[in-house]
Amino acid sequence: MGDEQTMIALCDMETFYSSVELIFRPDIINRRVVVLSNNDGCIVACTKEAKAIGIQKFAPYFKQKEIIERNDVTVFSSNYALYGAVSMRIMNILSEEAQIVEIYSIDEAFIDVSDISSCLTQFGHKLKDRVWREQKIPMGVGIAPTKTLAKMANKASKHYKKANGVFVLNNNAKWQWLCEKTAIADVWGIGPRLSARLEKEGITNAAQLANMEITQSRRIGGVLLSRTVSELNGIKAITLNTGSTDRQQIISSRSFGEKLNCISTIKAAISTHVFQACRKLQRQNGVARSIRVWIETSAHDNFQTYICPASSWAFDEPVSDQFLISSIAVKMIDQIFVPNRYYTKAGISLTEISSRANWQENLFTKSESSRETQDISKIINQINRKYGGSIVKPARQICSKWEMRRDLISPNYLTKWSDIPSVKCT
DNA sequence: TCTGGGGTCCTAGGACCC
DNA sequence: TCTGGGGTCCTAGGACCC
Repeated sequence: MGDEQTMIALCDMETFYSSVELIFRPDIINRRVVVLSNNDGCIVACTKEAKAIGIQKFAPYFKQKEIIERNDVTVFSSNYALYGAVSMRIMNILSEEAQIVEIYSIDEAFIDVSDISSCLTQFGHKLKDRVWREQKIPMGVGIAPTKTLAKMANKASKHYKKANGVFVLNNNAKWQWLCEKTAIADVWGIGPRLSARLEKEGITNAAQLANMEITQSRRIGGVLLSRTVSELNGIKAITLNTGSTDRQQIISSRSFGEKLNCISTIKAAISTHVFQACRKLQRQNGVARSIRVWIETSAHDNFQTYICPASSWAFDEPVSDQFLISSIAVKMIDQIFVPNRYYTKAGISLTEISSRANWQENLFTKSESSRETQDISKIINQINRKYGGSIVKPARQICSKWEMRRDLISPNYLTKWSDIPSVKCT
């Protein structure tokens, strides 16, 4: 099973969004609850009670409306301010318990547990119990020598009742047993395409994939699959990414609340996306060398008429200033906009990102991101971070048309004074 | 009535040049 | 007039994840 000196734990919250909603709604505990994605488009989380009646994750909401209404299912729009606040509290707990923590997503964290001297199963239960006691969120813990195996162990922690939420993969017998039990499609990094391809080759479970020659895996699925094969054998190929991970590319895109054919409204949406992306860019102290802007019509309506006009632009020098980037992005919309079409989505991506510390100013051009505009952007970002996105560039006029639908959103229990729950003392 | 998420990384293949 | 090799750069699209 490879190097057993280092061990990684994956802590994963169970049906996180719906679990968060339940914290503040004890009246619907053990009931059928689902949470929708942005724009109330798809179902992205559902309690096991909702799953049991056949509700599917990532399927469109409107297609499941009938079963939802017939079964008295409680539905919430996504409340990211709330989920983010609870997530931060949980991540703080994990950081108190371990030295090295990688926050992988809003509801998952990898932890280096190599230096834990006590029994790892006990340690896993300690984490799980503390998160439950302090935040009332159920969590599963999987512990193994690599990230891919930790993912697998985590699934086992929830699947096997005997594990009681904690599964440690620390010997060959367990490894062999779990790999044989794990279907190929359930391995982290193997999606529907790859699993279909591998099944054709006669590989149906993780144990068989682990035995594949690296060169063959490389041929079938590129570097990513070859890494997965190494990881399954206990050889680290995906490192623990602690601290802030610097993105090579930052995307902000979103579906509109309703179909749009008005160019000025689309421009307002684009300038919001620039604003979002720049915030992330500045957080990693990065600068971008180029931008890509696109708009698209619905791919579901009629594939024949689907269009996705896009355009890229390279800046003279790497930039991070939202005013500068947004003025260019808006001009790009003029170039790509095809009139008399209804658009459903728009987005931008900042690419060729590097660290601000590593670039040198161009000797011959006036620095585009002059100190002055940079300072303004920074101050606006600071204010918005503190008080929510309330200060915006004039081009970002408030317009309900492109803003997403969130008809069923819960209160901001943790981040808004007027929404904080009150307790009646009798 | 209509309605279908968002983000990241990798790479095959096109465009261009010598 | 038409065709040819091989290298580099770039990007749209593929695949995956939550």
